[in-house]
Amino acid sequence: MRIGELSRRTGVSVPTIKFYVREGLLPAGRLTSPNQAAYEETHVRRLRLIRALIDVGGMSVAAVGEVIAAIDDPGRPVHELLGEAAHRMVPRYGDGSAGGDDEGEDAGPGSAEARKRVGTLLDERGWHGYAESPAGQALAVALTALESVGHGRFAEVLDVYADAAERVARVDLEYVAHHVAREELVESVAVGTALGDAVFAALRRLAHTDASYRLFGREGEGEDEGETERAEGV
Amino acid sequence: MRIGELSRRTGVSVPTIKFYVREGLLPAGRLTSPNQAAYEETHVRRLRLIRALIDVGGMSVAAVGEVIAAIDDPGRPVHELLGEAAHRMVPRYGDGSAGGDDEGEDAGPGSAEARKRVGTLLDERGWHGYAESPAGQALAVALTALESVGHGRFAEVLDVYADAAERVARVDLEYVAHHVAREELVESVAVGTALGDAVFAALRRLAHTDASYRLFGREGEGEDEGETERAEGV
DNA sequence: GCTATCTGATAGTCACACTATCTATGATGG
DNA sequence: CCATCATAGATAGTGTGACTATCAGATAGC
Repeated sequence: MRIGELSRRTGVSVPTIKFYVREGLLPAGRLTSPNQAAYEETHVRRLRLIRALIDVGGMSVAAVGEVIAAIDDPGRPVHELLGEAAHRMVPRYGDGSAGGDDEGEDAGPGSAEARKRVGTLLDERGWHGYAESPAGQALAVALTALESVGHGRFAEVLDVYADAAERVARVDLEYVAHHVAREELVESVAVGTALGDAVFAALRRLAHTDASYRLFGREGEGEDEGETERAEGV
Repeated sequence: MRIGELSRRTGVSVPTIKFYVREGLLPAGRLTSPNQAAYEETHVRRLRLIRALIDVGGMSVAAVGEVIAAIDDPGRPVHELLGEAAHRMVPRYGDGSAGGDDEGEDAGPGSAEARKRVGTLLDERGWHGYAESPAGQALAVALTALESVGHGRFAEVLDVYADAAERVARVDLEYVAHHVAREELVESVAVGTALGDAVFAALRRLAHTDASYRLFGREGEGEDEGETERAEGV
């Protein structure tokens, strides 16, 4: 197909497709003449992947580029590829120490306390991994941010989060193992990591709405209705 | 304290603090003379909240502004406030239908199938909420994206995600109910929603690393069959 | 032949999140 | 009470990211 059809099939504008080609996210079409190129189904698929990662996964074009490079890079052991994919997907975080006067000046991002908590968590759960990995650092940074806004005690419920994460990770991997061909593994992990976050975040909000209704729903009842309706679903 | 100290305490530059004041994220200092203003501990706290939401929660300045408006708005029923806070925090999503030729042109974002799945999920779980809420729509969009990249069967494992989300939401609310004064409720929900996502995402990646090691760790050890030759997505 | 579409390239736009600069003033220490 | 520094408030500028717009020339397909 030509670029116009590719654009129609995916909803991505022609200039944007060209932009992705320039950025290396999408392979160029096969030139059939100096100014005509043919695109295949693989381009449709790749383009959908790109849009999914950007729109739903909230990733930057550059981050998508790195993930795609990993996807296209052959001949690395599966487990390393998976690690790589997960690695690229760790979200943005600031300097984490939030500057200021009350942070120790030791190595690594996040407070010493948070980093220690991450270490013990990994130990206690027997998870194979390092506190210094990107994900571990991201966790330390998040915990540090919680401390800094006065919710250090949140760390107490961390185990529930870890349990939940473990369950989810288990089905993720089972899904991948059962439904996905080996060549598609990395792509699936990338998709699953990015979109899984979005899915879980949405579900968590839905569950919050429900839990908050059960816990606080009756309090405000009499005073102003009509509005509760709206806010609720939200 | 004056602005210089506020800056030092929080690690946020003076111009940036002024910028946040202009944007309405931070109340202005109390003027002690035409060109001097005094800032309090509340400003330190607020500034840390802002940075946490931006750096770790990945929120835009504008989104933080909306959350803060909700925090500062008094006299709404608790349960509505919680809904409101969660509302503002639903992450970005694109048009979701990814354009193209294979989407139904019915109402709402996401495919009809995905929206239906969200509806049945809410029903089955007896969650109080609507599929049309922002979170419900975000979920539908994410599921639609999964479909579009060929992972429609992912919806099969959605219940595990929902279970996990339910557990997490339960402790979230318990934490809030036990540790947080009523005036701080909304702030806590905002923080917990944004940072909780980050915490869970990081934990999920750590759990993935572990699970992937257990599942695939031994494979890549000595072999190289060149099977992974060419990644499929191209 | 005629018109729509295409490639490849350069340049431009727009939003966002800051930064920089400037003026007039006031604070502070010796 | 004077020199030096910090400040408020205002306006303008910067850098990045993600596209868009516009061109020139070259087909494609009727």
